[in-house]
Amino acid sequence: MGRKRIRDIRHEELIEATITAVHQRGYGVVTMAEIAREAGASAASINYYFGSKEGLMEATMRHLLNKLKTAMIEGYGAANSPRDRLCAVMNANFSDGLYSVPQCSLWMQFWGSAPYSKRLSRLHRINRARVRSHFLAELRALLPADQVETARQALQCYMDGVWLQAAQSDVPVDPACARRAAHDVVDLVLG
Amino acid sequence: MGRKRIRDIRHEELIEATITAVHQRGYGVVTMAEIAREAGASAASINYYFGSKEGLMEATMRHLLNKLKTAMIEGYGAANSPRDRLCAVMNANFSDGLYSVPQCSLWMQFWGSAPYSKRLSRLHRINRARVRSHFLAELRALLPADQVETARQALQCYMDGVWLQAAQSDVPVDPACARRAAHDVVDLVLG
Amino acid sequence: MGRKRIRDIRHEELIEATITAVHQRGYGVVTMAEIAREAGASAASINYYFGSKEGLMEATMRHLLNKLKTAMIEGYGAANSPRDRLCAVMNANFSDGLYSVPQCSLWMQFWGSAPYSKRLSRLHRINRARVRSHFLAELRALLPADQVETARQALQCYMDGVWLQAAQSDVPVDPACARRAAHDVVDLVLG
Amino acid sequence: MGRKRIRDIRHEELIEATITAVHQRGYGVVTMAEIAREAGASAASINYYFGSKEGLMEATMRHLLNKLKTAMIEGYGAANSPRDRLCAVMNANFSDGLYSVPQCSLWMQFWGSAPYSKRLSRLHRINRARVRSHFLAELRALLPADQVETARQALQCYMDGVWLQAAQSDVPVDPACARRAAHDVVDLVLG
DNA sequence: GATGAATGAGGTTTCATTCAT
DNA sequence: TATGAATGAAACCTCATTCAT
Repeated sequence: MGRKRIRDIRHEELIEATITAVHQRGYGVVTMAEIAREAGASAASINYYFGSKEGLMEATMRHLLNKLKTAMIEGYGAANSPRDRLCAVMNANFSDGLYSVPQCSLWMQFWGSAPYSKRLSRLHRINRARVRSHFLAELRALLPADQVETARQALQCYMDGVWLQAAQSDVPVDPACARRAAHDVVDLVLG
Repeated sequence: MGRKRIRDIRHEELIEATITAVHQRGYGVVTMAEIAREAGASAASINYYFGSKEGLMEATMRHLLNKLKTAMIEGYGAANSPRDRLCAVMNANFSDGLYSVPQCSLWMQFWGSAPYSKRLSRLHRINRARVRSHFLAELRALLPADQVETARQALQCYMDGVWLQAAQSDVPVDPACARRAAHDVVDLVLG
Repeated sequence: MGRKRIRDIRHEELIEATITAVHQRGYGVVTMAEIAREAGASAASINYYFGSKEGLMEATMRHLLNKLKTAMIEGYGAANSPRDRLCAVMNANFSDGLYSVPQCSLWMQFWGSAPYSKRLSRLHRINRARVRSHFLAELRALLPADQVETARQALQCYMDGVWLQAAQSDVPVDPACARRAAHDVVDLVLG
Repeated sequence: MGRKRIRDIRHEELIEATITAVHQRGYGVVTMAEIAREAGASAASINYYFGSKEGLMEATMRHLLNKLKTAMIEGYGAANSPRDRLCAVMNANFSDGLYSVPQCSLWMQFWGSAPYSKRLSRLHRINRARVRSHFLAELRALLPADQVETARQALQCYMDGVWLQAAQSDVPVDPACARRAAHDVVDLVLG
């Protein structure tokens, strides 16, 4: 257990450092040395733990996706009506721990480079499919069949668009505010 | 004027090559040599014409933004009702010449790196503001005041989200289809 | 003595692993980690036992030279005529336990790097001198004085050349066959 | 023609520098920077011309093999009897321009690493086959059939062995002397 | 005795950029 | 106008080695 711990701790530390460093410098520009400095470690140790820069990036992405998945599952269970479950998905995406400029920035960077990496694009596809099926399940209970797909597109793309926008912001964003706006959009779409 | 011509021709050629090369290899990875090869020129000539790699990228972005602006103005003038003008903005974004996987991919890449470049982020801001004011102007005529901002967010973020999605696609996308879907979203949002 | 034993066992294991690993990967390319893995140990343990990579390499070479020396002494004692003793030296060099592709390969690698290491070149020189004196002693009894040196060169270089050739082989070599060929060469040279 | 020249000149310069540097520092240890310094160029320029370190090494080997081939063809044509042609092959191998400590050292290093490189081992095999067929052709005219192969092995391995020995020498070797010794060996073997 | 953890040193390679032609 | 030639800078990565446990 002690053995396992050190590896996990270092993993976590380096991933946190990666998020920070990528946000500050940009995905395509950030260097191992910068990330290492941010983590108070040596560049060599990153390779020791993750094998390569790409390995680190993939691990970081996976970490973020897990956070998102967890947040989604949590909120989903607590909601009772279809409309509330729809909002729960939105809440997860705009939760306090996830919806911040650095993280939105990171998502953008990852999405931008996903098409050039088998591994990253797979992760991206899986995540997208999960959100999609959640949306569809609830919307079917709320709208006539011929509007379901349009509404799903509207909501899912809205979420992506908001993140995309947040990534460009040079002032901090407010998760609570984003959640409220999202609920308004849900209501607007549901009519 | 003859002299001017050659410059313009080379500019255009190199920008086209940049779009292709960036789509194929990725913004953060593509090299001057690759772009030059794509254009059938030498890497040195790019510096001759654009001063630096960053200069080339900025010129390319500016070129795309102009295309978008032109398409928007065109469609806008031809529309007669607020709802049609709303759709016209959408049509511009999803027009045949703009809505393709390579170009959406390019937009994503640019957006991803915009926050790290004064020049690029300025371009990005200007474009976003233009679309925003168009949307607001029309929506004010169609919805009660307290729904206008929500609807604008829903529509504008939807557009971004659709591009973001298209950038990940590994099959060609259909502009006509995207336009139809966009109109459906407009109608859904207008209630 | 029990303590001594473990040291010796580990020494032997690591040297065997070195022979295998160097043959598979190449002397100049093989890493401590690869050797360690081959031995089922950690890279750190090699330093514990041999002090450094160079120490391990020297120990391995010494080990091989001892094997050769032993084989030579053995065969030498059992031979009765000058010609037989000449063949005995050859037999030692091409004995079953020594004349194999991996080991010839190893010799080549060592010889190649011997000039750059005081330690290795000393070992090489000693071994060469021993063979030389054996050859001279026997040839003096068999040939006129002015042919002795030429014959010695012919035989000794022949031996080296055969090893050199074996090191390049991609199929196993046959020691018995090599011994027979060597005897033929001896007879040819003796006239 | 002027264009082509510069490339060729740089090629030659860099290959000469490689021979010197590899001899001084060892094949597996020498660095691009050392070779570049020896040539009065930058390390980057080596990659510009040869693509990689491996490319440079292959080109260097090829250069040496060509030198050998040329020397052999030259001497071969001038000889009139089978015995003289035999000596001509020897003379080529021990010619003034080829038989030097640095070059013999280089050959050894190459042979040592040939088994680990498809390209190098191919070159090695081709060269060896050429020498072999030359030897066989002449020996058939001089010896009874059942001694031909033995004599060929004796002579060819002798040549390799002499080079191997020269590579270890820490004083310059004398090509004329080596040629004389080789002729003696030829006569000894021919009986 | 044995090994994960960690790193400094250093190597190859890539690349944007400059310059002479 | 156009480009081979050349390079400095810097990035990633590897690896032998050290050390605490």
